[in-house]
Amino acid sequence: MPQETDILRVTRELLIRDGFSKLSMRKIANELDVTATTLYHYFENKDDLLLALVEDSIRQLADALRQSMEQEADPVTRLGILTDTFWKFALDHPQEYEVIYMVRPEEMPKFPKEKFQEIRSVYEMLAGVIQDGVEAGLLDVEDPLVSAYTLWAQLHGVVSVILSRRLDTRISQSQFLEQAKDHIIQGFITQKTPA
Amino acid sequence: MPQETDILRVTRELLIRDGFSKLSMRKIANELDVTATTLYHYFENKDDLLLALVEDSIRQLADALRQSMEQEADPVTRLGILTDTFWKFALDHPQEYEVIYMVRPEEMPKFPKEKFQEIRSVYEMLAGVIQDGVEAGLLDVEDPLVSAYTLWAQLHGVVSVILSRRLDTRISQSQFLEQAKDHIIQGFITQKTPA
DNA sequence: TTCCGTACTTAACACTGTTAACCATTGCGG
DNA sequence: CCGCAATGGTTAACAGTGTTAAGTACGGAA
Repeated sequence: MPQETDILRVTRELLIRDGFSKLSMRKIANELDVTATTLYHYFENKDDLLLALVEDSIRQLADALRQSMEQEADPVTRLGILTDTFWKFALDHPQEYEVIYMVRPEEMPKFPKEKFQEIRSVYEMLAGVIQDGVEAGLLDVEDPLVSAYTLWAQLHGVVSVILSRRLDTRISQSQFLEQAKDHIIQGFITQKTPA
Repeated sequence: MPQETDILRVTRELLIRDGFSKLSMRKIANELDVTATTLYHYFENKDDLLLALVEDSIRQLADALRQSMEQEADPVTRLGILTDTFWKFALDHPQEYEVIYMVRPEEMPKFPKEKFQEIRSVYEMLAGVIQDGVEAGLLDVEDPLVSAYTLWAQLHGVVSVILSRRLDTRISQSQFLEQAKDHIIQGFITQKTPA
């Protein structure tokens, strides 16, 4: 008698072991010594199951980011910590991260808005850090929430290039990450020459 | 009697019209009034066909970027032009752009290295612009080629967030793009206070 | 004319997601 | 204790997928 959590766990294992394109309802069921039909008593369809997994991954990433914010630090340092945490999570759990962006746009309308609450709260946390930096005169941004989104996009872009194996073999991953972090954070820092 | 180019054209049309998950060899063949088996005389398998499409998309994006560099301008302005061109291409031809990152990592080893020549030359063009900026004292980067990759990653990240519909409904796309452009370019500009 | 490649087809294999219909066990109200 | 409904699973099937082995029809060269 499998639970929803068992199904999700096995699905994630198979995803990590064999990759997305090899994943099938029958294989998940097999792993649980159960018929594929049984899975449909727990999830409406395959998309529904995958979206539950996306949710779970988002929650994990959100937890990691929130936890990294527990220590005290100035806003600029905090941006560095957030960046490191984000990338560490993505690269340590590639399949769990990828699952977040796995769902193709065409299937997105099905995704219920309220499930985005979790990720939205993370954006607001980022915006808070940026806002702090602005008030301290360290950062220069127009709208902290918008900047939180651009920050996330920039962080995701870097991860995406690595995970999709687009990084030139002449370039070391660590150098790439270091330099990207410098550029990204630099982009938020006040440019004005102190009077 | 279809040509390779006909197959690619129809595939792209179907991709744009019905999306990736609905694409099948039989449907492509149908559109050409031909059997699915026929396609296998032109391409080894479905992946092979899709990779040919990726190549084609990359070439188009590369052409657009190269063309945008024909006009004279200072390096910082050029970065802005490149950014605009990149985003315009991606958002005007979403399926053509998406196809570039559509291929899942697990299938990447199959991708022949020499096919990356095209995209590698684009990276070198970006690096050239950055190098010019460094020599003019406008930009501050450690290694221009690495920075070219971080630039691309960030540009892609922004596109990716929009195309995967992850942008908050409270935020306008144009404001997001403007602010992202500011941050990204700012990240490359010399920070040192002029003496 | 015969032969050879080219372009294409038919038929099939082993899969996929999904559903309708059905069985067995459990716990609960009367 | 009996019947009944819910729970958790099953079998069998449908329609669709990528892919391949084998075969056909045709056009041009020896």
